[in-house]
Amino acid sequence: MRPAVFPNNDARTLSDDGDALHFCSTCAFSQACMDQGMDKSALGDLHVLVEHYGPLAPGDHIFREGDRFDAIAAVRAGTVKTYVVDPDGQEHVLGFHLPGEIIGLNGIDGEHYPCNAVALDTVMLCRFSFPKMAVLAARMPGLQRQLFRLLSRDIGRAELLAADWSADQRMAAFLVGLSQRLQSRGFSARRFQLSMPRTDIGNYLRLAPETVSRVLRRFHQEQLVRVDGRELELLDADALHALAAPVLRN
Amino acid sequence: MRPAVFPNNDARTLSDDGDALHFCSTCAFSQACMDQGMDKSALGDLHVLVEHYGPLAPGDHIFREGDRFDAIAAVRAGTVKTYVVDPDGQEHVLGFHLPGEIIGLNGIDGEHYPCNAVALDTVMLCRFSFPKMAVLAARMPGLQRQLFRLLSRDIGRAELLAADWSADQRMAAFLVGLSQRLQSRGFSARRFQLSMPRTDIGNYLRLAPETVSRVLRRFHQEQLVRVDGRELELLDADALHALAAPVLRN
DNA sequence: CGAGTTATTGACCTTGTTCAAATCCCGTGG
DNA sequence: CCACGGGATTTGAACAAGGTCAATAACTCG
Repeated sequence: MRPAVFPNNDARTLSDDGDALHFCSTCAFSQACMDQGMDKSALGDLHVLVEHYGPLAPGDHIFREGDRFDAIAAVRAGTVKTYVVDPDGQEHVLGFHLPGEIIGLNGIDGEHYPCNAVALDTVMLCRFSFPKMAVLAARMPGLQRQLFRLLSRDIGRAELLAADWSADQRMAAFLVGLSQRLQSRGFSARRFQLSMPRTDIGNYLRLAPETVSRVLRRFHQEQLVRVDGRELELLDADALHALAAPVLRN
Repeated sequence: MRPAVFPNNDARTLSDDGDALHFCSTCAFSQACMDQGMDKSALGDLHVLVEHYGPLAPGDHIFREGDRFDAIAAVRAGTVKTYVVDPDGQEHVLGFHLPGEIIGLNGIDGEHYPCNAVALDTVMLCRFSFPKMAVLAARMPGLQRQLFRLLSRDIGRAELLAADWSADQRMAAFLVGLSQRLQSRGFSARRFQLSMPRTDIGNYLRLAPETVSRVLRRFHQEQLVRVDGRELELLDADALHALAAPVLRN
């Protein structure tokens, strides 16, 4: 088992070329802090505690369950999967994390990460030491607020997927959710690549991979989407939205 | 529809008898702050922003989905249910909140509460203005840390229940979880009352109420528990733990 | 007591799983 | 360039967990 990137500092990090701010323009924090009218010097404070990691190859772990928690990370590029393995050896996918999104928040409560995080494709990261960040947050109300909001948002997300929806509703919610999240980061909302295998989608949505296949096939037949392997196009966004609405609540 | 308690200040509040600290000894914050060696004066700061509410009667709402968010609350006595109602009129129970636990955290991200909160029995509350609390948290690292931890814990809880477990596993996890949470607040871990109807349990666990009945009957037959209506006794905590272990991860 | 809600029970049914097999996809090496 | 191999995906058929429906029983509270 190859070691995870975070706890061992033998990972390649990007050279500190003084261009951190540029590289990090996609980070949730920078973004949010700017939105809230934070000044340049404050942003500078934030960036001194950023470390850039990457590129990671598909299958590389960022952290593993039980690793000592001391940092969260923003995904800058690629897709990260978080998951746990239960005592029976069964894997449970907790989420997929796209550029601009934060991983590791569920580790704040406790000494150790409660799950694994692995790169699904080529991934670039910003690592934020959480203790340092907490100190900084005490001086920067905007940052504190942003952290609270990120945490709160994840609670809502998880609570909703926990409810009892049909396979169609969950699949539609998954596709629409991906589309919206990609769009908010500047990618196409209509066409995108699924960076994860069917097994992971099914595991995330609590469906057998076979069911994932069948639902996608049916969506295809009904002209809701065009699927070709991992290539996806949303053809009837309205219909998908209607299906997903109860799950996403919007 | 009767108004919720929080947004309208016509609710009965306990008289401010200078005994807030005593009343609030069960609050998560006081507890945690003391644990972290916070001094008395800091605790005083915390308590000036506490409002005591109650008693609320069963069925009284604390807040409703869409109400403007500006406070979280600690349950001091009784049980609070949080839930949403989807466009089809279907209710989804998000959680049950026991004494010492916090409600409203999922409202931090956004202007409004994303769910309803209702008293299941006679409930006493401490209300904390969140804006004021955030300001205070910036001055009190222990409080900020505690808030981060509470939020983080809720993410983990929600993520785990979202996974795909059998009816038996979920029911066992529900009972063991209740037992542990009650115990940590000084109640009996072995015998307790279910303060919610079967429909709510089922809705929370994604089971039909009939299934709740059947699983409980089977647990009874197998001598895992003794059930009599809402009266519950855990007979074989080890077996229940074994069933619940994958869900609760402990 | 009696209406109305909540809980239990049984019979049947639906959704999604499981298992097995065929097919596709894609990188490797000849 | 093309055959080969291994994983990923799809498909079909049988199966099972849990849901639905309907009826009954038990509480609750005025």
